[in-house]
Amino acid sequence: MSKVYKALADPTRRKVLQLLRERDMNAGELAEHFDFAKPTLSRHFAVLQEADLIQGTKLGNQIIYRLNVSVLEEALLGMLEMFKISGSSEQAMAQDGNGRAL
Amino acid sequence: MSKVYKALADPTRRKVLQLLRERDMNAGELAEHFDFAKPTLSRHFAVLQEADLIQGTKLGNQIIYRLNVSVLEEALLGMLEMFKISGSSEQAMAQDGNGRAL
DNA sequence: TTTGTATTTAGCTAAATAGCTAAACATCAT
DNA sequence: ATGATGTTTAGCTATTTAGCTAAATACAAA
Repeated sequence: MSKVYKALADPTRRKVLQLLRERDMNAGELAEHFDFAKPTLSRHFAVLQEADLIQGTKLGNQIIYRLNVSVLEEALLGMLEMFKISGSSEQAMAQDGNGRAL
Repeated sequence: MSKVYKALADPTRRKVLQLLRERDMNAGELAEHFDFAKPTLSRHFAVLQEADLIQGTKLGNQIIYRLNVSVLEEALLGMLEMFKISGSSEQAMAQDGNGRAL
């Protein structure tokens, strides 16, 4: 699961996720949004796939990448949980005098 | 701001944040929770400080570390925003047929 | 002022990372 | 079969990172 955090630590990969949030795209389309060489981006896609954040499907000539929304969601909400920050729960967050959740 | 993501990518540093969520601690106390050499941890504290996630205050002999709750909160909620995942907003998330937020 | 305690800085090594180019692979079109 | 297109793999380099030990710094206590 730590792979997810590592994957999210890179700005290029975060941008890839943002792009895929809007619609599925193939590697080439994604690459158009960056100034890096194709193999560099290919590696980024692989990292995201290893973290299960995206999923690639071969379609003829190309590979369509799709965002794995649930995994991303769970990762981020899990992070909120980990630090006991409100976010996922409806009830107002109880706090002590130092701004810490109880 | 990307320093925050990098800082969060390391499991040791995440554990430090979790420990500090409960109470302020000095470097030595924190170090007791890990098997690494002191200088290694000192470096981790520095990374967290550079990301403004924690703040160290010299108190006589020692340095008391304190979690910067607001920065951590904003970082995580900002991440949810970035990917347009519910979390911070009250209204239920609208979704299309593919599980994507609209 | 000397000794002890807490922490960091300096300097090293090994491993991981992000970038590149060139080459390979797979599929489509001719 | 040949060539064109889309994508990855192989292999390289430079940078960053996490770990270590030893030494330096800062303060407290005696």
